[in-house]
Amino acid sequence: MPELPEVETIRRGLTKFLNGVKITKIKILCDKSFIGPKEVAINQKIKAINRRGKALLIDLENGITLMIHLRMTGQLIFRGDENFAGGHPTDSFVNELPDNQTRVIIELENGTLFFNDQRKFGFIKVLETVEVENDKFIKSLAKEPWDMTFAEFKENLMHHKSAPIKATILDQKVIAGVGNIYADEALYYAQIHPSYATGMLKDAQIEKLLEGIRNVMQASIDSGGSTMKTYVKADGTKGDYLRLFAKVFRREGEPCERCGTEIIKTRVAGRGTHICPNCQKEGR
DNA sequence: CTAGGATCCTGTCAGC
DNA sequence: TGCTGACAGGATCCTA
Repeated sequence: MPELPEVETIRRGLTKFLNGVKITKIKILCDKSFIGPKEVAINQKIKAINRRGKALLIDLENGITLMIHLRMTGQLIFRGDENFAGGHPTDSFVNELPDNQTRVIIELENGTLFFNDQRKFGFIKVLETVEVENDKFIKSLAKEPWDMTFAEFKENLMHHKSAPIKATILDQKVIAGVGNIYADEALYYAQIHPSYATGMLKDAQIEKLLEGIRNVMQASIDSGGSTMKTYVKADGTKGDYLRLFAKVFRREGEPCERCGTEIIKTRVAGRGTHICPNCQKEGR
C-alpha cells in the first residue's frame, strides 16, 4: 500500500485503539516478517504511535520501538470490541483471522492486532527508540512533503537530472512517502509527463509538483485512506477508496476530468503509470 | 555518484 | 481445465 496517506490513516486509527494498551503476547508465523527479539515487547504498554514516511513507529514504555513497514501488500488489522483495518485493501480486512496471509499476531489487553502480508516484503522490526533515527532506512529518508521547502525539493530533484521525474519522486531520499498512486496523481495535478527528464523541469513546474504531492496526499488522508470503512460501505457493499480522490490511478479508459481525453495506462520507471495524454504531453 | 534492471514473495488474471 | 507470463499501492542490491 501503503503509501504515506495509508500509513497515516493507520497511525490515527491504531492510536485510538492501542494507546496505553499493554502487549501480552506475540506470535510469529513467518520468521522473515519479524526482525529482532520479540521478548522485549512483551508486557509493555504502547506509549505513542508515530510515522516517518511510509514507516509506522510504535513506541513502548521501556524505550523499545516496533518499526513496521508494510511495503506492497502489508495490512494491520485490529480486532477487539471495535474493529479497525488499514493497509493494502483485500478481503482479509473482514475475513476471519488469522488467515493464510497472517504473518505476525500481536495480542493485547483489549484485542488482537494481525500483521498480514501476502508477498512478505513488509516487516516488523524491533529497535531501541533512541536508535530509530540511526536506522538505515529512516536515516536516508527525505523530509515529509509538508516540511520540505521548494528549495530543498528542487535541490534533491537535481541530483537526478537525467532520470524520469516519476522515478525521482518515488525515491524516498528525494521526498518521503510518495508511492505509485500519488506519483501518478501528483504528476497529473502538475500536468507533467512522468517520463520527462527531471533536470528539464522549470521552477514553476517543481512548485506545482510539490503542491500536487501535498494536495493529493491530504485528500486521501481526509477521505480516510484504505481502511475497512472505505473497503466495505455501510450497506455492506464494497467501496473503492481510490475513487474518492484518484483522478488517473486505475482510471484507464475513463475520460480525463479536465479535458475529456481518455486516460491511458503505460509504463514508466518499471511501474504501471496512468496519465492523461493530453494534459501530460511528452516533453514537458 | 547516478541510472536501470533484477530481485525478494505470493496470488490473480488474461491469453492461449 | 491447465499452463504461462505479466503484473502488483516498495525498496534494495547489483552492475555499468
